[in-house]
Amino acid sequence: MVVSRFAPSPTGYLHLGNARTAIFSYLFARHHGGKFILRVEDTDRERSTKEFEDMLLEDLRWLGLEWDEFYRQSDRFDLYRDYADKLVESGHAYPCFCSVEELEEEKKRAEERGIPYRYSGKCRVLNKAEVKELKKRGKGYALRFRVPDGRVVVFEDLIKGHIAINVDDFGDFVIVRSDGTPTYNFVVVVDDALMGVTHVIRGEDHIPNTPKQILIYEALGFPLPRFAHLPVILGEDRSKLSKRHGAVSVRNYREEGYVPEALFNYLCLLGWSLPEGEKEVFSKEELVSLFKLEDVNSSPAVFSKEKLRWLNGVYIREILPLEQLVEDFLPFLQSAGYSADREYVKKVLQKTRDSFETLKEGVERLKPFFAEEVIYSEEALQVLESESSAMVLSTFLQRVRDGELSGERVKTIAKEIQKELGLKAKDVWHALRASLTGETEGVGVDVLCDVLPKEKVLQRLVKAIKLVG
RNA sequence: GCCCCCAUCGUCUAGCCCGGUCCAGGACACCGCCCUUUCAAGGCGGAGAGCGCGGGUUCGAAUCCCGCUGGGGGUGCCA
Repeated sequence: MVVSRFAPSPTGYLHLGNARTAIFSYLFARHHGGKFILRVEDTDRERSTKEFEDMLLEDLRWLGLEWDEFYRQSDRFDLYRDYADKLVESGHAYPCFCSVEELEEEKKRAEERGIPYRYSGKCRVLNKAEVKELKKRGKGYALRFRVPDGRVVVFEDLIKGHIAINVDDFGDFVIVRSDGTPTYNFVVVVDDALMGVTHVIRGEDHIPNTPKQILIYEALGFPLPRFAHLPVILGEDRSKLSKRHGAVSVRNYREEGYVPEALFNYLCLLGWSLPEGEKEVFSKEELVSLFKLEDVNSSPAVFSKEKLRWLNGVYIREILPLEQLVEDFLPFLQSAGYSADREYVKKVLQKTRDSFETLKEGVERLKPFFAEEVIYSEEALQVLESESSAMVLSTFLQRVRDGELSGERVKTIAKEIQKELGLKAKDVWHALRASLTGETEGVGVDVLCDVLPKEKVLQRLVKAIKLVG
């Protein structure tokens, strides 16, 4: 069975790049009817927090990712200790008594001489007696993995292809810190092996780590998984997408009014496409059945907020079921300070969903449907003060007073007024819009009248007439 | 510095493995027109890459080979 995983560290909000990695890993597992594991990598006790972990899970759920198993590395420290002991016993790892200061000194010297730094291996040659003595003196120590000399580790990456790295490029690396906590390169192997992960799908920034991990797999006698390294996501300036590019977390986009289905879909478009390359709008179900690692591009992609925005618009106007759109929209309406019952919102959105691209923008545009009072803009006031406006409004008010109010009827009346007063259609509509919305642009007046309660329409007309009369 | 990865319209990409059907297809953004009560949305059309550069191989290369350049990533007792 195929088993893949997503292994984030809870040190911040879910980053778009990580979200995409999670999505690809998820799609891969689902496509093969396999298992998808979520594993929180919090071995760095300094930087990991429970708050970030909670938000991470929430964002992942919001995106629509469900996992079959959940693990937290800080719950598994005892387990890692056992495997670390094994490595020491088999001679694959050894205690290193060098202090952080000493190592920094080593590093600085290497830099000064312009030679690439790698750990000197000072403690590598300590004999048993020396180790015992140092331990007895209570000297703290880390555990380092003994990297064999001159070995070239080769693996076939599912996305990048053939990769060969000479392990001489790095020195013996730490697998257990002097405070007893294990490090990433070590636990990732123990966990992936024990959890039966068959496909390690992650960002390409992990390529340099892969040979280290392969060495550990071998030392522990674990079978190797397949590796698939995804290209990174870039910002407009073609450097790795980061905070300085603006909004880069899933949370940011959620708060700006993007719907999860659109973000999910868009993230997939960054580095993946069908061989035909034409279709771009996919449901999650389609993605599950169509996604193949072999169709993942090996070159990095620049994140385009513009295109995400467009796709979000597609979901809002034509893909999401109306009920769900209402559900998604309600919180935005509320936090903007408006209250309206669900049925009303549903009626509004049914007629206006094709006119905005984010939920936040929708609230802004749909204000006339929800606001208690109309606030006139500078431009709207000008329109109201134009010579025909007062006449248009009072005539309209008279005609509309009795009977049902509907978009159709408003259109008919507008046409009558236009003829009778010898005006252009524009003049009539502009006056109506200014009085009913307080703006010179935005939602259609007929659409507004179709849904807005009649007494509010009348009320707004009266207010405008008073103002100009 | 050293190691690794990448390179098709401004951007996301198709095509590359199996060379000709590609004077390179689609999408976003852009421009124009149409629709129209405004702004959007929508419809139609347009401009935009000769495939990073230089060598090969071949009757023929975006597609195969080599070199270069450029960009990105890594180089932690972070993940």
